[in-house]
Amino acid sequence: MAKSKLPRMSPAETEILQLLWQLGEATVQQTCDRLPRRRKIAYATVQTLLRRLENKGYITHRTEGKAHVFLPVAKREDVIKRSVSDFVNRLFGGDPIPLMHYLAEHGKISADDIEELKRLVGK
Amino acid sequence: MAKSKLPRMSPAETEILQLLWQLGEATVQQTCDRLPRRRKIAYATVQTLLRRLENKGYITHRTEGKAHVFLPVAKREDVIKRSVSDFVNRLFGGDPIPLMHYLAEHGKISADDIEELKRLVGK
DNA sequence: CAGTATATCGTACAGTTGTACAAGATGCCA
DNA sequence: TGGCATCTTGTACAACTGTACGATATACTG
Repeated sequence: MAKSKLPRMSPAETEILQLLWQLGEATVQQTCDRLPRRRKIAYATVQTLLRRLENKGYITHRTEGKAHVFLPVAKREDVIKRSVSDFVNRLFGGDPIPLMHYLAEHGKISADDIEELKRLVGK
Repeated sequence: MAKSKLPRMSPAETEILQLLWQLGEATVQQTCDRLPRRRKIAYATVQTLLRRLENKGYITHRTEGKAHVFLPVAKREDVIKRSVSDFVNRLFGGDPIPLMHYLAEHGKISADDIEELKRLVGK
């Protein structure tokens, strides 16, 4: 089955989809509840974002009672691939090393984490 | 001197600013020339992007002959901090580890690179 | 100096994004 | 069954983005 090219996802939409991946599935309400406290955003807005994500083909929903339960349909791995690659291209001209460096220096990364990376690379 | 909060920068603008950092300074033409071959984008568009970057306070220019020579004024480190942190928040809920994993697995990272990271973290 | 190539400036414009209200539908409790 | 609490749907709308044309200004070249 072809990973048919999904239309671009906006930052706010990305944020919501990321929550959905974390929750597995969720209603509008549940999604709102999991938003970081900082992020003050109206119920109706989350709803719009979910609606758009569905139109774009990233998620779907089933109806349960009177509410919709949304769930991801796009593969996380695929979306991450596209997003990261796009991000690295724009901000680092395509070279991921500086990003790794930045993360290592400011990203609360432990030595153990690095060991784990070594294992991944070695493979 | 306060790093006064610059207005958000769009992806396309980010791309251009990244080029400017790479070149040090550049005219519209030179910027166009350094765009990846894939990225087909009109001279006038690059010009608009530079104009907007300047209005937003990320770059400035001096006039040389009849052309403008643009140069960054925002600190690369600061912009990267904001962008990366924003990106990680949206796509990974704030946890940078999965991003590192992804890069290690798909980012053409060598074992040597990892050693370098270890050094950075160890510090 | 006149023409040509090259720049900038002003402007445009459709599509996307972020944000959200109002109205109508629906399920549940007393 | 009537009403309250919830939901969804339709719609809105200003700001931002990506993209770019046309007019005008400016420097070099013969």
